[in-house]
Amino acid sequence: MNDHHPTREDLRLPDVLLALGNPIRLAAVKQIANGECICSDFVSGVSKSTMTHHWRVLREAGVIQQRPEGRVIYMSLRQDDLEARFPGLLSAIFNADHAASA
Amino acid sequence: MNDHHPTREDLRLPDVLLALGNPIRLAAVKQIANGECICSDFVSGVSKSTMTHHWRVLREAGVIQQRPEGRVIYMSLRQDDLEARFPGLLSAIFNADHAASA
DNA sequence: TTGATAGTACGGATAGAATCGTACAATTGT
DNA sequence: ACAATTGTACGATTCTATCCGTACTATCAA
Repeated sequence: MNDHHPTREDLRLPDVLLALGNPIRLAAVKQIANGECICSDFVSGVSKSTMTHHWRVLREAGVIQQRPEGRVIYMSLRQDDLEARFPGLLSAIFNADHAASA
Repeated sequence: MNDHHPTREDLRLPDVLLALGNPIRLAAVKQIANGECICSDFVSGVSKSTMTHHWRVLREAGVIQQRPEGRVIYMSLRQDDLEARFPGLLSAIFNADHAASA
């Protein structure tokens, strides 16, 4: 596994927004925000290899952290780093009104 | 001019994040947030026709409003609509720490 | 009416994103 | 040792984004 994670100082707002600007990745991040999980916990409708791609985008943008353990990879939100660099961003995204967002 | 603007209810978070997840568009939106302006107020380094493309992406995501007047187009942020649907999102984005974001 | 200005529309080039299937690697259980 | 599980890596395909130049429209000013 390619395990490059950017440092907190290297987080870039456009990269983070771009990473979250995809419905599959946004849903994945919301699920991770509800508690650490492994890849296969997330049901997306796309193939395993496609999800590997999305996990990489999220990791390289600094949104999630991947921690391999045995044969699974635990994923968690980099909440502290994101909050430090972009205060209020995550909560705004998670609190967004979805009544009309189909 | 194609002047389609989505209604408030039709705003979609992934579309908004995707629109803002581009350095040129993010910079443009920041400038518009400092006060209504016209296309040519924004200096980006890309051509006029490329900026037309970026304005369209922002308009269709519901981030900005375009109001033609004479031969110019005034652009403003759809702050109320965005705040209603995604409370705190814009301020989080505008308050982001840029100390280390090159 | 002629020319300058502000911007769009369109076609095309290039680059990047999303997706899949197959093949592979590492770990775990039998 | 073998098979099952969990995920990555790679190559191919398709779709979308970014970007440009050129041509065009509409407005305004002389």
